[in-house]
Amino acid sequence: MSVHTKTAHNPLTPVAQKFILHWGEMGTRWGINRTVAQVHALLFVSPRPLPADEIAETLAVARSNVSTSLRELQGWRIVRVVHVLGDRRDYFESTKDVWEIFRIVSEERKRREIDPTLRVMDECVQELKANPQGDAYTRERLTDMREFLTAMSGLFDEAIRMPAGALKGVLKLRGKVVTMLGKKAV
Amino acid sequence: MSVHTKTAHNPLTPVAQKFILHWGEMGTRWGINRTVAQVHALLFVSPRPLPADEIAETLAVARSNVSTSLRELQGWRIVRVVHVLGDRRDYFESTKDVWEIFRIVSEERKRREIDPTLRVMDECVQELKANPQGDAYTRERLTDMREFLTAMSGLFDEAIRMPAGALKGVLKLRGKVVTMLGKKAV
DNA sequence: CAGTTGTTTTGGTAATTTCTGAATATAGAG
DNA sequence: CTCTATATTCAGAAATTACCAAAACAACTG
Repeated sequence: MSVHTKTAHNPLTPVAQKFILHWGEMGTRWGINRTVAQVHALLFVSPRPLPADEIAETLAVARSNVSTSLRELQGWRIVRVVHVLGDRRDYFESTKDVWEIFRIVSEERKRREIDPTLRVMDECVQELKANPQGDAYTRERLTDMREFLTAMSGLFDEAIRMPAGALKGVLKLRGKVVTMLGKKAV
Repeated sequence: MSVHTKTAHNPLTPVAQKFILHWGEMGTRWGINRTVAQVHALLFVSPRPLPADEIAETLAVARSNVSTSLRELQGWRIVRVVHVLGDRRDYFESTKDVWEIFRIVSEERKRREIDPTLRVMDECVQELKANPQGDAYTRERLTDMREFLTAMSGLFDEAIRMPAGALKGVLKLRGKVVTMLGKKAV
């Protein structure tokens, strides 16, 4: 056995590579940094936690870049640090339950993006109410938009509060359920 | 009246400006070009269709930039061309129903991003099935992910097929409904 | 047809974002 | 306390994306 092989060198299988690359591209389309998405993808398919330097080597990116990406992923609460006996390094593992990942990321994006937008919409509508200088039409549109965002926001809150198992159930039930709801709703 | 004022010079109200700027920022966070989002926001709150040059002037961006943005918005089917009698220019108007906008954009993003991802996931799982070279774990994770995306995809399809009115109803019903569904589903 | 008006394309520039390598900080081991 | 392994920060390089102005193109008008 080699003496100092801390970094275990698992060169990606072709399939893992395919997934990780695609996931990275997908990230960029949704406003998520490519490396961040790749690191997440790697941890997601990895059967064991990985240390940062192994991630850097596997993905062929700078160590510092991995550090930043891991920090971001921890901020989203879908990656966390674990430790291995006899190793001082931090190891990282991803949440493995896809429904849970979805739930958490949705919550986080709502908090970071939808909620502030809602606040701006509120301010806009308030200001238009205060001095209605002829732009009744704009006010109407912004009110609509605020109502919409409020509804979406509420829906998210509900979904977020559900345990992941229930969310999974709801989504798998769809088919009849959504149709039925649709009919009821009209 | 001035003789040659084709471009009517409606300098934005402070509120409209606030909304448009915020909408632009929001766009960038979701992988949408800032100008594209701004043009959309402007058309959304405008009580009448606007010609490209007026948009360019109002937003203080290059005419060509507006042209490109309008093209993209038309590709998303939330902006279309209309004509005004006695004016050769194209005028543009946005879909005004927020629920409809959401429905259409969701559909389009699903088609462009979720569906191709689903295809990749399928390929990955197939390839892993074909030669199971020890990465049973990865296969498990990717199968999970595929299942998840399939469920989401199906849900979207359902939602997309609903008339906007029904979608609106469903989302406003939430509260009790989602909770109830949650209980049923567990 | 020649002149106008409006749209699209193109090539280059500017701005932003991402990424790196070096420097710095932190913490355990001896 | 010093030495070493590890982690983070940061300034600038590299890459990407957005943007503009000008040119080419297209369509209408008189």
